[in-house]
Amino acid sequence: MKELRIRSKIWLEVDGQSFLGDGRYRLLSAVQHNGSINAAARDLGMSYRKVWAQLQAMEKSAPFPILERRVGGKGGGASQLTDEIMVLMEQFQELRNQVNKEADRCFAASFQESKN
Amino acid sequence: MKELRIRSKIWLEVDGQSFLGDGRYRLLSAVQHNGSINAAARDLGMSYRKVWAQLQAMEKSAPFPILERRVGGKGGGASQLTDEIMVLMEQFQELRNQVNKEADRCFAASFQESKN
DNA sequence: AGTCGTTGTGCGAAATTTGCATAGCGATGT
DNA sequence: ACATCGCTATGCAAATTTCGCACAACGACT
Repeated sequence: MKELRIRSKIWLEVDGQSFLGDGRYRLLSAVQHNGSINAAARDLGMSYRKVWAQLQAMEKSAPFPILERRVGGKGGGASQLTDEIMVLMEQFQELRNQVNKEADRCFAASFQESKN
Repeated sequence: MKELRIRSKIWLEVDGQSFLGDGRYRLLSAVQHNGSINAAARDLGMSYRKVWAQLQAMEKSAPFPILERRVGGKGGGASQLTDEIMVLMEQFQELRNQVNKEADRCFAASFQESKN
């Protein structure tokens, strides 16, 4: 058996449909870091269209606002995350790390219990 | 905050590419239970083409044979799982349950730490 | 030899994804 | 007062991917 590894992921659902997972986490981080959806898209090497669509889908099922957008004005506009989503992102990141760690631990127990 | 739930999944990778996850697990189970790829596809409500393609992709990256196929003959043919993959599926299922349980536990700790 | 239901596959249709192109916006500077 | 600038938002056609129908090959059993 060569190079067998475990991977894990978690995501949060609202009313049974995906709300916050790894991909959206990256998107939101990029928006937070770059100050606008447009800059985030460039930073991620994705089209604005695509990033916008994903954020749109996210907000549609969100139980609270995700982004504060400003159209026009200085710099043409801007977007930033709401406090609520930033808090949730923090919790999400911690959960992900914990679950990931547990996955690695269980995998090691199952597959390397007999050390050579 | 309404109806926020955690979901988790795990999968096994060989040389960095997905090898066994939830979807393929279901496919393999259906093959095992139905005795042929064709019957499995019907059972799952999927087209034979699609099931076949996924199993094909799986075997391409597999470190050992997955299916024993028989073309022609009694009943037109048949397929069954190898012992190796059945052992791995067993381990996979256990891992999935353990990780899932841990995810639920961590989630509860993070989001319901203050019981009302 | 004929039958039967399976594995395996070519290929066009259908669905989805993608990004270009463009409209509308408004705080700021002139 | 109004021109500017870069951002948000979106229509739409092209590109890509997914999908499944249709059919060939196969071989144990009758």
